[in-house]
Amino acid sequence: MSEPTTSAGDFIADVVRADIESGTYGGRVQTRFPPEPNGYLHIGHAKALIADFGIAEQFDGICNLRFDDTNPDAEDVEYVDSILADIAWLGFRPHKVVYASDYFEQLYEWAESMIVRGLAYVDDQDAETISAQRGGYGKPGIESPYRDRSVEENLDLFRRMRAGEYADGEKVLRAKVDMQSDNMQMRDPVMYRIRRAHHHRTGDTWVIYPTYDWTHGQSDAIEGVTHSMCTLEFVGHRPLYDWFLLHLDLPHDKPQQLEFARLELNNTVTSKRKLRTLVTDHVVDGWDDPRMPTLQGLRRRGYPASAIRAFCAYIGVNKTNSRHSLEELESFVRTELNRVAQRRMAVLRPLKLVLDNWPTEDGRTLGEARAAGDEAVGITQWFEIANNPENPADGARQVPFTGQLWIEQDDFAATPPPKFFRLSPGREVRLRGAYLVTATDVVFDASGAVTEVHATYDPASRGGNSPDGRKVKSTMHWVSAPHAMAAEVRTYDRLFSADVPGEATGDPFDDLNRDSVQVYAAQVEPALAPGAGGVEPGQVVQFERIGYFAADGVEPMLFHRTVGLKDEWAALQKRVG
RNA sequence: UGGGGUAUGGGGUAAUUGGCAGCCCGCCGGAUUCUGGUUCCGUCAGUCUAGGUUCGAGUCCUAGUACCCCAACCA
Repeated sequence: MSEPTTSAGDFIADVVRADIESGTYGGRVQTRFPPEPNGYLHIGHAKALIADFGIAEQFDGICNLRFDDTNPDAEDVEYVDSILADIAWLGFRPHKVVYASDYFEQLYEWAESMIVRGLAYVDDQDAETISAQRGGYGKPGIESPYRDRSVEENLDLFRRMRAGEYADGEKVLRAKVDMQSDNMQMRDPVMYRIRRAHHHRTGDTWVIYPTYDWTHGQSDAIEGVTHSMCTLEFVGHRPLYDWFLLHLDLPHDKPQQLEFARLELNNTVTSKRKLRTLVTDHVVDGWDDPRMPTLQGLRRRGYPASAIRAFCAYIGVNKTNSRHSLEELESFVRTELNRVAQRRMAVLRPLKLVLDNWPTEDGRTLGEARAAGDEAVGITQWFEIANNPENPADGARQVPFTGQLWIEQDDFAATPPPKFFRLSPGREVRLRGAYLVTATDVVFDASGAVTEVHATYDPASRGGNSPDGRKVKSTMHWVSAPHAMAAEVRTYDRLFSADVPGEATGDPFDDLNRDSVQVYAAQVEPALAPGAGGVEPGQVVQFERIGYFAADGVEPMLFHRTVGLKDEWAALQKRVG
């Protein structure tokens, strides 16, 4: 199900196909994925990954991973490492891993050549002045008084910038384009700024750093990229991308920039700044918190990489700004997990079920033994239960069963509401893979809450079916109380309550859902015990009738709910109110 | 205020480039089921608006409307 490629109809594939047919780039296809190592990759990057690696794959081309590390202030190896790991996890293999900083020297030489051609100049004004002179939408810009310095003076000044003769911010190198342009990007953009900061790769070698605009297209050209995909907010930069490349002697054919729409997800923020705030304000436990839309968060949550890829392939690469709901993503997660996740039984909110007619070792019934004050649980029987009905190859496991069981509180009602199929006094249900049982008695505490349910089992229904073919309306999961293991199970709700966080007030954090984690003291079957036969950290299993859960901690046992199962009963109750 | 981008059911995405508007998610209904899961069947519902060209328009033309992006020494 996980086609890594983009859909056949997408517009980028159309362009690439046309270029191949016309012989542009000699039939070659090369792309690149260019993250800035200043944060963790998130679900939005997965779409770009699909576009970049997918197109290369689809047309037998190559795709480099290029770290766009031109701003030492924000960048760090921590991010480089996480990005590398995330891309590998998603299953993409870069042709080469490169860094924009590898090209600093070449970029510098090209900058000098721009000066020599009279297409760049050193400006002594500060950022504020330059910004003011840029003009506004519909208002022309003002040319810098330093715009017409001689080539010699510019060259001298620029070399002294590199040599570290000026303070941070004292001078910049600007492209001499057009201060009258309707496109603000063309109003003499900055190519180099002076910044004394330690760069995670080049260290303190440089005090001047190239800007994005002066780096990106040139890096593409150096590597031989043919199709350079980016998001829609860069459309305005394309004329500048082309302008720079037009004035340089390139080692390869001129690459072309193609823009597609960013992925937007409801109830989620994806800007690195906002994600960082969630981490620094301790709203979440870290970049890999299971509620985070980061790839690390989604992985920890139990989202399979294949589901993320399938989701991205499904939404397609296009130019239409569109929002997707979490439900859509989740439906891909369910589809994938339904296929691969082994089934286990776990009770999130345990309620004791006692089978009064269950035999004990000494030949009495459990009811008799308990009446006599014994703590008996009765004999143990083992049942073989399929690991995944969707996939017989996964085999079966042995699950212990006794006369004292944990069932889900929601699976019993002393006075059943309409359409309630589960256990209630006098009603018979099936305990999955074991026996048919009928509730006989209910024990309440002082507050009127149910603390224990008594039932009798039908010995003839061993395995779950009665010889007389009686039907029951419900099959319920269970865990043998004496064999059960305690585990912490966490379920998650969306991090933001509004579809578009911040839409109403302008501040996404106003829509923060402060109650996005629920913790359960669950009882789980022994087959979930870590180690031999049990689950490994990172493994995702289905707790039958509840949802998919990713094993995390081993000691104590900890599970994160990846996504719930569809729940028609809950939906029905919601409708009724 | 100038420039650029985008408009197809509730959400998303196709339409052999002018030829029966299809698919996915969702919703609703039904069948199957030892998971109220899965699976299967069915229902609902769409071309931003107004004109025009044409035998025929989602697609072409004209005018409008809505939303998004751009005035960092961020990317």
